[in-house]
Amino acid sequence: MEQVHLFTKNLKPSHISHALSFPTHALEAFPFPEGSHMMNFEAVDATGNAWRFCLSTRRTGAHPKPVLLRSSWHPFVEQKGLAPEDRVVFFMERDEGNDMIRRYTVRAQRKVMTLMGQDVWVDVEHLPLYGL
Amino acid sequence: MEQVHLFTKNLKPSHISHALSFPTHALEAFPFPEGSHMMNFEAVDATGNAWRFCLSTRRTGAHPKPVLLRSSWHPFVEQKGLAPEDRVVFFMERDEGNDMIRRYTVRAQRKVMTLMGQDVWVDVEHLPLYGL
DNA sequence: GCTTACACCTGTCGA
DNA sequence: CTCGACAGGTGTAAG
Repeated sequence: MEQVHLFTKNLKPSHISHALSFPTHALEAFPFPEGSHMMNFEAVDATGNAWRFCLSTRRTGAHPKPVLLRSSWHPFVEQKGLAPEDRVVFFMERDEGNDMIRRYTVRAQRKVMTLMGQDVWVDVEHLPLYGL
Repeated sequence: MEQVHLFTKNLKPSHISHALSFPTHALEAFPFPEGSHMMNFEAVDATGNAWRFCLSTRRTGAHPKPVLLRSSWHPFVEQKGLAPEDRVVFFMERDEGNDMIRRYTVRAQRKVMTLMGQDVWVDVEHLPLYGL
């Protein structure tokens, strides 16, 4: 099994309150139904839970400008307690030797400083106070 | 006499059962009484009958979002037998050379295919089976 | 049944 | 070229 990094997004205030803008290049990893501007996919988080996201693109104009619709994205933001300066990372898992996509995974991360003074990104589910 | 196209609206299911959302830009052609969020106007159909419509806008928020109230719009829908995929077109008739509005006209239309295979929009009053 | 809140869609601008 | 930000427009459903 091969894990392919799709993109990392540092969250801005607009991403917390509205839709998540999706990098255009990442569209390659999401096969759209013919003639459709919208698709659903599942992504598994650090605890093994699957989240269903709705990925939508513009139908007109030169740029697709994909987004995860707020209706599917915001529950994730809320449950993970995400805020500006946090980040999300999306991966695709493939079997070696063929192009079949096994599944997508998503990580919600926060930057913390170690005792050595180095910055490290940690899955929010693994933070000491998570869920309190 | 000059006929000015105000707008064409392709009818969705919500327009059949509820109010008709009115394009914001069309508000320019409908002078509202000072301080009012509502006005009545008459529009003449393809048979020469006049219909009285009540045009209402929001009083708060950034967008006026005008609608023809169901109470004035629905009788028109019923009498013309309108359904989703039909359309309505509103016009304003002005005298050349001045800004006086002579009257408004409205057309209820359905798309039909000709023997040549072309789509044409026809006033529903002119359809072969109208009124049966 | 009118009014409004909300989400989604699109055009545009600018970094 | 991409993407964040914003304004404006619309349908849907709740108030």
